[in-house]
Amino acid sequence: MHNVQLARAFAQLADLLELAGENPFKVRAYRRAADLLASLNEPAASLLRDGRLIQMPGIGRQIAAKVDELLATGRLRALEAAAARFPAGLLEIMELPGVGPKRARSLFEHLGVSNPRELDEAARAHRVRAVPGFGAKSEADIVRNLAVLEKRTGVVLLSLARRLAADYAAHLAACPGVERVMIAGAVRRWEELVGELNLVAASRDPAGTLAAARLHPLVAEITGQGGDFFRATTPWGLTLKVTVAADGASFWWIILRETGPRDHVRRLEDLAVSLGLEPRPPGFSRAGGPLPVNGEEDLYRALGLPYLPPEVREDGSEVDRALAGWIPRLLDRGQIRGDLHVHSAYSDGRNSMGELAAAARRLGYAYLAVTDHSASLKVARGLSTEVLAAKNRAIDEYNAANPGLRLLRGAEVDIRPDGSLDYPDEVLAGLDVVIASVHSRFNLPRAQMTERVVKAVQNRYVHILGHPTGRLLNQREPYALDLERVLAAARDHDTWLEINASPERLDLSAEHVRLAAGLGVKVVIGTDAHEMNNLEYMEYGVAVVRRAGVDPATVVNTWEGGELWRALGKKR
DNA sequence: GCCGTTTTCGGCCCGACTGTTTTCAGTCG
Repeated sequence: MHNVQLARAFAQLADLLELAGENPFKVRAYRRAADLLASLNEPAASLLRDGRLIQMPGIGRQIAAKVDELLATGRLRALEAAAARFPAGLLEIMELPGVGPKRARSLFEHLGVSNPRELDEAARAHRVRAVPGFGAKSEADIVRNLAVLEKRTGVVLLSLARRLAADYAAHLAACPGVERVMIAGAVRRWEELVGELNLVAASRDPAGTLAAARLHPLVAEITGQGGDFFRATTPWGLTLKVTVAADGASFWWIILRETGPRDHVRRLEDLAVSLGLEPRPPGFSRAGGPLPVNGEEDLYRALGLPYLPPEVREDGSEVDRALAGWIPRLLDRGQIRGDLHVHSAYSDGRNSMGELAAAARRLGYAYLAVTDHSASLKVARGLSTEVLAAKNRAIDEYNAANPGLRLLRGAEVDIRPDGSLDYPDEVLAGLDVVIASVHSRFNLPRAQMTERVVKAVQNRYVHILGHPTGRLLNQREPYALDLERVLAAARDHDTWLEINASPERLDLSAEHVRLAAGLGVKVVIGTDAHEMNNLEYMEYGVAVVRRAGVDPATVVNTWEGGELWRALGKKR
């Protein structure tokens, strides 16, 4: 059993116990364990075996024993017992905004609704407003939010999809006859949300491979199949498609097709026909026979195109741009010189600054901005000005003693509803990097929210606008905001916009990055890491920039130290 | 359920917002 599955079991256990009214701290302990398991970068099984798992923060004897039970038996009795008390559909109802464990349970007990569909019926029949604590407003909210919930079923965050795909790829690679495996589809294109895992194998024994490939916990129910593929539902809501290439030469053709998206492939096929080529496996053929194919590059070359990496494949218009001379020069992970948005244990991060710095060194970074929350964000243990001053001194001491990597004195400062910042100017002036972010009052009217954010962008002490639209993928819509006005203000005041690389945000999006770059606004990738493993989110931010197709020089953290210090200092 | 130089029990993230109420419970960040 893989870490994501372990994490899911604990998260479900936490949800169910919450529903049962269990001690909230116990619930949180399980939730923390789920988060930890999901963030491990080695198998929990090996950590458990050599005793390191139980040493991790938040893992005690009980949780370690439950991990052991899951790994040994594939089951968790505590979870089964909790699941027997409440229908699974109640957990989906709890995902509705404004509906938590208490209200979900109340709906179940008063109306007998046990899943979103039944709740929808009850709400439309105005039976919800009769339940104590509910009224006409919440009834209407439920109907509206159920529609949103419906829309997002079957789609998961890219980060989860990548883990599931990697786990499944390992299984597929071990199936009989398999010579190589590649992940295609939306995961390969780094789409923010993924509805289908798409894997391709080259095999000497296609039938044997397809038969064995089904024997995996990810395969719930087969919903379609043909001679060289099957499609299945998974326990995670998204679908799985596995295609097998019977001969090695066709592998790249199938990879291209399965990577998609459909419109891009169609445009390539149309182009081939217009060039007198016939698009068919293993690639493109002319009268004399097929053109040689030893990789995807050859397929593009046959059409007179530069290689178009998966991230830029869209609706086909990129093919025309390439025909007109565009050659994608995309940001590369190796160009990133540092991370400008990280939380330490001073606020709500898990690791000390020393641990974060060591992790940044391992990534080869030249700088790392430690940007803990400001005072008013109590939930995240925001720093008082006194603690911030002490932290700044600790950073100076670190830098004096440790050449090579420079820690930057930073803060992620709350933008108050009136657009003012949560630290006084003299405190902001003492920082190397100031990120300004909205963390409260998300529901301001559009004009007011725009005013608020523009004011922050215009503030002479602000370098970066953090997670500019505030969206949480699959969870929360962006706040009402006139982004074009914000971008114009950013351009006028030389304020940078963040690409928050946390997989649940990816904010700015690729489209917005393109818009920003077009206006001459610089962007910064920040991982918003709350623990050192999350520094790896940088690759998600890089993918956003690649999908936007903008010049790497637009991205501030490709700059070398000296250039960055100068730019940061100019703001004072 | 976890944790510990305020340590083996009793804390654990806390305040604002919302819609429902007539004074507050539940949810959320």
